[in-house]
Amino acid sequence: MTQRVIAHVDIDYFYAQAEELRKPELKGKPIAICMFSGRTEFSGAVATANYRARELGVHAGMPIAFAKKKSKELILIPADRAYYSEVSARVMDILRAHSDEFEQVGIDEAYLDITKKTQSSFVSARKIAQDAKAQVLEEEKLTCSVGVGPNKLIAKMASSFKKPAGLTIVAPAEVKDFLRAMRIADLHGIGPKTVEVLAEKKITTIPKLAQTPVANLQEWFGENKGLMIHEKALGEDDSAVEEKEKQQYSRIMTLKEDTSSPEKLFEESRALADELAKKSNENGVHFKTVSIMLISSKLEAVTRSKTLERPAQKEEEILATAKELFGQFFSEKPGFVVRRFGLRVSNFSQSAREKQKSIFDF
DNA sequence: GCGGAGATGGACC
DNA sequence: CTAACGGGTCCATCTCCGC
Repeated sequence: MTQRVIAHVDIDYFYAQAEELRKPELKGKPIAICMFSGRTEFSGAVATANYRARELGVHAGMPIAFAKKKSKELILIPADRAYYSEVSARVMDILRAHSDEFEQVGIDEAYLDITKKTQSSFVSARKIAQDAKAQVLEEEKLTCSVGVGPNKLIAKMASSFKKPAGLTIVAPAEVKDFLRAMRIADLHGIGPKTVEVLAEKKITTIPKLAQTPVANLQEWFGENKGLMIHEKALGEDDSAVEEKEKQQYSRIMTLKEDTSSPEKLFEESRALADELAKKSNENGVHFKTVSIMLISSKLEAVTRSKTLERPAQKEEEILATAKELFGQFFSEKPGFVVRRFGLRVSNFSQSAREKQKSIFDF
C-alpha cells in the first residue's frame, strides 16, 4: 500500500471574507454575517464572524441579539448564499486542478488527494499546498488554511492548527506527537456528547483514549462508533477522497409565529416544496421518501416520513405527502407548538451514473 | 435472520 | 431590563414488520 498524501483546505472565515472582498470598506471593521429568521428584528444566528469581531467575543452560532450586545461597532450583514456559492465554485475549480482526487465538503472546504502528484513525498506536498494557496489568493483574493497529512482526519486537524492563512504539514512519523498536543474534542467526528461520556470514564486525553481497549469503547458507544473512536484516537482513517452524491435535500424555515395548525404549515410548505422540486429537477434525481420536520419552541424535534409507491420529482407530490403527514401528526399530538419546520426528500432512485457503474460491479 | 421503512439523535459547517 | 438561537446534510442506531 502506497503512502497516501492528503490535503485539507479551509477558506478562512469564508462568508465574512467574501463580504470584505466586495465591500473593501468593511476591511478592518468587526463584521458578523447573519441568518435572520425574520421573526423579530434581530432573531437569528451568526453564521460567520471575521477576526475583528471574534476579538470582541462574537462567534458563529451565537444569537444575533447576543452578538449585538457585545459591541456597538459590530456590523451585521445578512448572509447571501447565492453569492458565496459563486465564489466558492471558482475556488473549488482552482483547488481541484491541484489534486489527483477531489472532494468538496460544505461550501468552504475540500480534501485533495495528492498522493500521485507528490509521489508520496510530504516535502513535495508543501510546494503543492503553497501553489494552491497562492493561486486562490492571486485569482480570488481569498486566504485559506491548509493541512497536509497521511489521511483525511489528520489533514483536517492540521488545517485548523494554524489560522488564518496557515500551512501545517504532518508527516506520518509526526502523527503521534501532533495528536498528543490535541484535545479529544479536536478529533473530527467526536462531538460534545461523546467527550462528556468519555470524561465520566476519566478519559480526557487522546493518549489515554488510544490506550482504552476497543471492547470498552464498543460497550459504551456501540460496535461501529466504538471502533471509529478507537481509530481516530490512533490517528487512523482510511476513508477515500471522492466526490459524494447527495443523499437527501431539505429546506427548513422559522415561522413568524408559533402554530399548531396543519393548514398553516401546509400553506408555508409551498415555497419549500417548490425549491425541493426544482433542486431534484436540476440534479435529475427522483425521490421515494418525503419527510416533514417539526421543531417546537423548546427545540424538541420530530420527524415523520412516508415512502411513496414510486419515485417522484414533482412539487405536487411533495405537498400532497406533506399535507397527509401534517394531518396525521396533529391528530396524534394536537397540542404540539411549532416554531420552525421543514421538508425533506430522500431515498433517491439510482442516478444515471450509478447505473452505469453497477453494470461493471459484477 | 434480513431488508425496508420510519423515528431519533449526534455531529459538523 | 432580560432573554435572546439558522439552515443543511450525513450517519448510526433502534424498532417494527413482513417474509
